[in-house]
Amino acid sequence: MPERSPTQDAESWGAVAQLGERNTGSVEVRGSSPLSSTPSAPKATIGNTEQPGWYRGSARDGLSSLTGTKGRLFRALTNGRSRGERVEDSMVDQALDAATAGSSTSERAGRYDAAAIEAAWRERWEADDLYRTADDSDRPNWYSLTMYPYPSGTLHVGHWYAFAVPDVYARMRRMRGDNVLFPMGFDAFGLPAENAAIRNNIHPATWTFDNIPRMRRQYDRMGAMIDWSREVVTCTPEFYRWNQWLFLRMLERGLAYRAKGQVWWCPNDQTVLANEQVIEDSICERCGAAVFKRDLEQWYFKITAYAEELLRDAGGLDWPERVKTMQRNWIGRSEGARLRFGLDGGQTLEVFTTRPDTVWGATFMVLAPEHPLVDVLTTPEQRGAVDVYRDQARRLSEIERQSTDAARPKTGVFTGGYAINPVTDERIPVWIADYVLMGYGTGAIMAVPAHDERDFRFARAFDLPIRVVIQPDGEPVLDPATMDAAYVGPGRMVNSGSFAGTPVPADVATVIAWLESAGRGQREVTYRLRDWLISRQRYWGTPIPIVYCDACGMVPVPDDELPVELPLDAAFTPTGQSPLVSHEGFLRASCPRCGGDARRETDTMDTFVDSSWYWFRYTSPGEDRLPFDPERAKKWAPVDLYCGGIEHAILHLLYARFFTKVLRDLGLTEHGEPFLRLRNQGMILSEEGVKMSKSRGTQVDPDALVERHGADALRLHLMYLGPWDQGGPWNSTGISGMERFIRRAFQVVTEAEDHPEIFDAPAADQDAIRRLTHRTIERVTRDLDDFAFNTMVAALIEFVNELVKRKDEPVARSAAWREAIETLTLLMAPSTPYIAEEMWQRLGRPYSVHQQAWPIFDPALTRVATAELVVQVNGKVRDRVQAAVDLTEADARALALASEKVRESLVGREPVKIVYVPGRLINVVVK
RNA sequence: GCCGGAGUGGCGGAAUGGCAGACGCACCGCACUCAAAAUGCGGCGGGAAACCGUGGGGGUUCGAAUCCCCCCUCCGGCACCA
Repeated sequence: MPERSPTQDAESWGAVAQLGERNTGSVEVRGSSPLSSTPSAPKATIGNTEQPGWYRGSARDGLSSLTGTKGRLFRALTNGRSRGERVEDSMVDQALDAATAGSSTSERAGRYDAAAIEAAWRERWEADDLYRTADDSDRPNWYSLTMYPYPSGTLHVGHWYAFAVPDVYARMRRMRGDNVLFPMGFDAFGLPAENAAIRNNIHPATWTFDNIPRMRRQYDRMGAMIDWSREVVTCTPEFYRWNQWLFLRMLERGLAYRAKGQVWWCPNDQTVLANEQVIEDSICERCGAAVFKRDLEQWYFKITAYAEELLRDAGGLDWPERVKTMQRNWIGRSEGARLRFGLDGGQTLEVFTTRPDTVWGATFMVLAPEHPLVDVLTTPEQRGAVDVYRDQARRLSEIERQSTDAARPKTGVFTGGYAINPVTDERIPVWIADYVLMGYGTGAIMAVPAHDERDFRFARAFDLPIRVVIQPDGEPVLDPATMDAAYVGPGRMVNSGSFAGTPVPADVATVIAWLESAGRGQREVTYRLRDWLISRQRYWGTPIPIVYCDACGMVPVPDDELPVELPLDAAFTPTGQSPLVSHEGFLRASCPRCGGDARRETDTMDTFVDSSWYWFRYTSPGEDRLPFDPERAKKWAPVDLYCGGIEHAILHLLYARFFTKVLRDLGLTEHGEPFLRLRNQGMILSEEGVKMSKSRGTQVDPDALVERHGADALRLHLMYLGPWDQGGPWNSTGISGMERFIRRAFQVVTEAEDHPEIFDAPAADQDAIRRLTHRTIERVTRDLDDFAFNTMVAALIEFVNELVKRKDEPVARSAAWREAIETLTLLMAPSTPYIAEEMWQRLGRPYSVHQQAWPIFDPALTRVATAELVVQVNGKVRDRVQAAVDLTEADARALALASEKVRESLVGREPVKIVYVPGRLINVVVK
């Protein structure tokens, strides 16, 4: 672990930041929109065709002087190569050396040189700042966001899948005329960085700032149109300062608070976790360890204050229904009433129930073992049993307590105390049982065994009275003695005083109104959602800006003393306490209020705080008075399209929605929802169909694939694997098909370049080509709008296949052909940005293809006059005929009956009905 | 247990009431090559055929992968939430 002296602190952030290639977080946005800027002079050398002495001509020419192995290598190197590129004898010799040294010659043969083309254009785009996005443009702003990654070191194909595919869509939007913001940053705080740093025995900061430039280069290689000038790195003080600022604003509003309670503890990560970070079977969402509960005082954000709004607003979002449902389930709204039961000692016991109509049937009560009134209620005779049971319940894990397993019998103990049923005035016994949870409702229930399954089983187990108060219409009268299950369906109230005969659930509201007027309770809505626990006992996160003073108590750090910097010289190995506890320089502070000795809060914030507002920061990354400039944010927020993995359906997306509502209430933004449209990609599995993992060696390395096949081919291959939202197993062979497609497209364009003369070709052929072109525009555009990338690629492939088929016909020298190949280039631009730029230049069109307008199809050209009409008899295909699409039904009928094949299958039977779908089919129905 | 999604050739998938299997991979044949690779051309659900085929069974319809009912399998979420 690197040890630094505290005096180095001031400079150390700068020093660490310089490990990265770029200064993060404070880059000024300059220049105008790339779409409106005048193209600068070409800097790349590709495509300069008139260079004496350089190889010139198509791949098949001029090879006669070279024979044997050397000749073949020459061909391999030049085949499909850009014509401006120098291929000299020395290169051939080099390649020959490489070949004889063992590398396969076949690997390079016949391939267009993706590496050279991609490198040259990447350089050119970077030099021209092609992806710089201005805030102001006469075009409409479109904010396209993809979830930022952890700077874990290297990208895997999953990152590509998540990022390259939305990039295709963003590029299409840009060509369609939008001013597209497509930013990128790094979720740089958190346990992955910290654990990796511990494993590799280097500082998390060093590790993080080493990884970021490497990953940036990988994203650039992918061809993503990222505006890096807006990059956000969350572990920089320039960023996390605003986490602290927002924390203070929330503290002022009562939305941040400190409280003691039962919290989840992960023994592996040595920190507490939020409810959302604990998954099924009490497992840590991050590391997979079994977690348990501890009593600790921690910091919370009051997300429950927005529960109703979070639930309500979800309905209006264009998000996958699945995600919305998951959020609704998580918030878990339930309507009912809070009822008050008097206790023997004069206190009141409150319960929440969704069935206030059954209160007449409440024959006992049950408290959670941790309920504060247990001590008050327990009689001396029951004290021993109650203590034993409480002790036992504490030891049980949450999963055992919540198990619905029928095999697990209900357990519980009588406290000896009694409550008064507020409607029957009966004295009913109060029990404790672990099936009642302290964390939900009031931690106490009224038990109505006749009409609640859990209460029924409890009553049977302990022989407690059961009273029927709801009777289903038209059924035999329910008898508690013979019932073998609770009745939970609709019916009429019985044994319920003046309410007898009231239909429920229809009239439950009347019952609640009466209870309210009688002062016995009131309507209430409860939520399953709990407040967000944000404290973490780990090092690599945002310090919570609080000091504790012996005289003044808890004091917030004033705004002008922010940021409270995370010291770089702390020993950060997890101990179960925040590592900052043992950092004297950090710990000691003077009280902002009285100036006396004080101690800093040493817990850090959950890193989900960073991701709860980071996208606002992209809109003004250098802002130093506020988290972001509200005026600039207004131009972009809310995000038009957000892409990311389904695993964030609850965690990140719920927190981000919560923060946005808080930011709105602080006046920093107007809209209460962060992401208008959400699309989730599926997961890319290994070839064997299991999750890719580094440890099992099932990860696929995109860099090696880019080297072999090019970034364009990898982008296509990922799109082509299947529907993007489904993901699926990786396959390593399919990428060659995409490479073939690219080469064929390139070939069609370069052959046209070799024969630039325009001839009149037969009109019918030109019409056919134009129809194909416009149909392809239609398909590609529609599929992109639908996020159907796989079928979009199929449309491009079909287009190229048809062009290749006809490239030696006269029509290949026609104006229609020229339109076809220019359109093809434009349609390929979002998917294969590199080769499309190369093709565009070969076509002699002005740089850059990415600044061109998206083609628009002419519906008149996509229509066909005649089509193949399927002729069926009783739904079975018997014949196919060419027919005009506007053929009348009578003519179609005549045509069908004239068919030899139809007559054969009719064999004397008379048609009883004819179904005619113009342009599609005709079905002759016989008996 | 409840809610949601899915099940189609050897594989990934396409078609959301109208020709099942577009497109790609793999595979097979042919051409080119001394040979291989690459490339090009052709084939590729089953069956000799009639026909049969979209997880299984039933239904609606002139017509069903697509709509309805029942069942099976897989995946995801929720689950003693009062």
